[in-house]
Amino acid sequence: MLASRLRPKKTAPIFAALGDETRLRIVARLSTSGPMSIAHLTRDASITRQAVTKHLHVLAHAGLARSSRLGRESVWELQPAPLEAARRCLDGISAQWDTALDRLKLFVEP
Amino acid sequence: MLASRLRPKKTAPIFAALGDETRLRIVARLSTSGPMSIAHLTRDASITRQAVTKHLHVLAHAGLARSSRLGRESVWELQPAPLEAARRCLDGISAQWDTALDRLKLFVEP
DNA sequence: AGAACCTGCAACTATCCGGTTGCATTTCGC
DNA sequence: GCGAAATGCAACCGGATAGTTGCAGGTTCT
Repeated sequence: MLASRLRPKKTAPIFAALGDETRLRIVARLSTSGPMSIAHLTRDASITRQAVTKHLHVLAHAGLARSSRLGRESVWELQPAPLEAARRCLDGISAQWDTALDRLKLFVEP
Repeated sequence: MLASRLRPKKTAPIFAALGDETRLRIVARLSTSGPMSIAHLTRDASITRQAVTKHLHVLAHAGLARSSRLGRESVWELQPAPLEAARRCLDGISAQWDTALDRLKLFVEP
């Protein structure tokens, strides 16, 4: 299996978006409680609303989240597709790692 | 299920380490071809050996890679544990997202 | 011994990133 | 209509980070 199937250029930005503790908390919160507004998301966070907004835009740019205006508030929801892409990437790495181990085993043992 | 089970403080650094295209390529290469030296890893890369070294240290700091000296060269290999932790995190998010969808379905439909 | 090779350490640069503050704009409730 | 609430936009700051170059030290090979 080729390493190019992992598509580093596509999946790296997804990992980068998940690679911040605050952002990962936002993703977790959106995944548990469903879509919610920026203000509600900021409610029990230790940072500013604008910081939350920036993080949401980072998630949106990675395709992980999407916003829709509802009256005066913008509701944000998770997008599952990139999450699955990231999962497939990790699965691919693990699979390759396993087959490499198998090859080593076949080479060492008779 | 609580969001804290995703352990953002622990898994975010792993995602951050995977969130760079060059680093993800290194990880993919190590997963396919097994342990190799820095020079061999730099062979067909477009960046300097020192840059590769820095990336390897970032991976090591995230627990994703490990080095062992062998003569004049240092051989680097992947560590599967953090990869599985990242996978479990993504699985947890997807699971929570699915149950949230189910709750919504139960709420909307009779 | 000497050349070629692999690595480590340090300094330096440019850029990106997380976070803040301040202000303007739209929208809801009374 | 008016105040309060929710958002958007822009500027700014400090620290991290991806990358480079240069040099010194340990290893292998002939």
